Amino acid sequence: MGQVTIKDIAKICGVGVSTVSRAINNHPDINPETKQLIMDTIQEYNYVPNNSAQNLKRVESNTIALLTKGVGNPLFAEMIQTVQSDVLGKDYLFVLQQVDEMENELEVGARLANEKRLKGMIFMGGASRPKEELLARIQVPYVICTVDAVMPENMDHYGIVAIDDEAESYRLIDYLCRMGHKKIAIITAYAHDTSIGKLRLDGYRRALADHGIECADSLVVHMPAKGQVYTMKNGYDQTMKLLQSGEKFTAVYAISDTLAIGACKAIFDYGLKVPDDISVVGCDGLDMARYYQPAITTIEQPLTEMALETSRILFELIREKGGRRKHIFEARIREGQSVRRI
Amino acid sequence: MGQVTIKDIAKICGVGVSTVSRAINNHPDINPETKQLIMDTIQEYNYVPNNSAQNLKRVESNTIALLTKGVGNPLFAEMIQTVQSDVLGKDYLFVLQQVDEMENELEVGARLANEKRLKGMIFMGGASRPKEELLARIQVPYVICTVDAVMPENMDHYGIVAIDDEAESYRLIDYLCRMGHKKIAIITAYAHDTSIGKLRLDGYRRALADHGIECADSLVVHMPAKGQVYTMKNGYDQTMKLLQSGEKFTAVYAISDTLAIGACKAIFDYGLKVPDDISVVGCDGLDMARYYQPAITTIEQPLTEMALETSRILFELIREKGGRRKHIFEARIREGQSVRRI
DNA sequence: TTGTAGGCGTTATCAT
DNA sequence: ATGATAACGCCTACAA
Repeated sequence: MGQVTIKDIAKICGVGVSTVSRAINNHPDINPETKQLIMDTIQEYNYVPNNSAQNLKRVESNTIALLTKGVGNPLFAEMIQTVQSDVLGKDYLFVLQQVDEMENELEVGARLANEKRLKGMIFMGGASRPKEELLARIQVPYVICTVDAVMPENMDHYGIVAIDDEAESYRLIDYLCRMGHKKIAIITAYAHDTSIGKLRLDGYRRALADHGIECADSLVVHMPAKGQVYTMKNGYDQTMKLLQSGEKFTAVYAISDTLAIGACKAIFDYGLKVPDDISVVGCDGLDMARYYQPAITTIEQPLTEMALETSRILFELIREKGGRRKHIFEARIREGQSVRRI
Repeated sequence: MGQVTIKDIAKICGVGVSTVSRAINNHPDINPETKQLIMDTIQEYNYVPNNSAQNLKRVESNTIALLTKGVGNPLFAEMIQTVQSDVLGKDYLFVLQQVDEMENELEVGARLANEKRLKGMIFMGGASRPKEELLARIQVPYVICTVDAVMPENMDHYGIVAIDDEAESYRLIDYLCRMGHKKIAIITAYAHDTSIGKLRLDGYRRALADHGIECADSLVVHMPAKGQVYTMKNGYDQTMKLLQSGEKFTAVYAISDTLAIGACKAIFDYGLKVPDDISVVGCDGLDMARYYQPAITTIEQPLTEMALETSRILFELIREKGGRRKHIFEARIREGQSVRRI
């Protein structure tokens, strides 16, 4: 027998399929003894309901999907963990969908929602200006996490959980300026980035302006090509290039902690010291930054709270069949030993 | 209209459902013009075939699932990426299933295989002595990656891709001994660990023995409680405890790079220097170890090759409907600056 | 409390 | 080349 089905179980137990179905789904109208017999048989024959058949029939699929391009991104990894526990705790199925770097997460999401008749979706990371045409194709509630996406006016049934990247970036640069730094380099995303990279760059520019410091183009370092952005290797390579260019600066702002670690290593390899010669700050508040030597001063996001809020909002949207929610969290500077007062 | 179905498309185009199905699935017997009309309509109405219905009907589900407890584990993250690309490239669907820490991955796998009619599975990490009773429940081919699991004699349709943890551990300790170290502490998993933690500890013991060094219990540090093992925090806490105990040692072997980073930080915080006062080695070959300051000497696993081999073996098992495969990769020592000759 | 039957959306087998 | 129709495994009225 290939796969045990509900019919097999019914036949073995000498009952109808609906009785088996009742047993499985904890329906009230069933004789406890019959139920016990059925459950035992299910155990014995190792029967598992065919999920496809259930989904096909059920109005409620009870599945939440989380889509992201970076399951490996330590920033996301921690939040995913939290969201998953929360979702499973609410007796929903949880599907983690890694989106290929070349694909559009909304496109994949729209397809997935149909295919699996999802109850809700979470997008972790992604574009900050999602295309209206793609959003329109998504029929289920969803929450965009970690990106304060700019949403079209007429959109509905969505939530946003993020920090104010521009403002937090500003806060950090402001801090550096108050520490006496004037020549601050930034290691940021692609030149044409429209997401977090742009926002953090904007904050950097505004802070410098407010301190009356001119923002030299030569100190703004973009990633050169496509591919994974927030890697230590990128941080290393770009910082090394900057050092070798002979450009003078007293601090480096890497827009992620991973980049910051690469930056530190480049400075050490170049024969200089952090923070004695050059100060380094990162962003995100990863564990890694805390355990680096020296510990890297960074912007710490309240990851657990954000993850829980994401889940909370999603279920609220599901329950109320729509609406718009937005929660911008406050981050804070976590001081390490990577910044020197000058 | 709630969800557009194949019937709707058929009706709109004035054709039968089977014709639409033919268009979707690139069947030969169809008029190119009709096909074009159908495809256009599908585009316009944003129709997506219901995956559940397809799976229910199809003999072949063409889905591969990867199960792991640590999507966030940087060691796994990279391999997952590689496997996913490879699987998608072969036109299979790829499902990433994060297994909750409290669950048994084989149990979840057995269930998932039935539910989704999987074509094959990959277990990344997990128990090194899987229960026969659970293995027996898995009907589809699978590959266990990164663990050289001890399999029951009568098992079939599985593959194993791993390194020889005991031997590689031996190699590393042997290296330390040749560098003149005699007092080598080890930061390892739970005392009752039967998986990678045990194997690496065994290698450590054997290497010391071969060098005529007594293995002091006081230098073997186990994790105290349940929970995530391979975290920087654990490495930090345990090393700090060891330092404060007053025990003398010249080197620390942390059985993962994450633990090693925590160990380094503890040493620095204690006021000592790596490698001047204490040498540190890790294991796994993470990027993180390379960019740490000082770069941590570690055992580098050929992650990409292992990931590709995992995929290759799985498809071979699928094609041939069974068999047993095993590929133990050779790792190598990647020298950093965290070890001093004494 | 239990069984029968219809249908969920799709694909495949027949006819036509 | 195309359309009707029978499954796939399950859930759920409705009937008994």
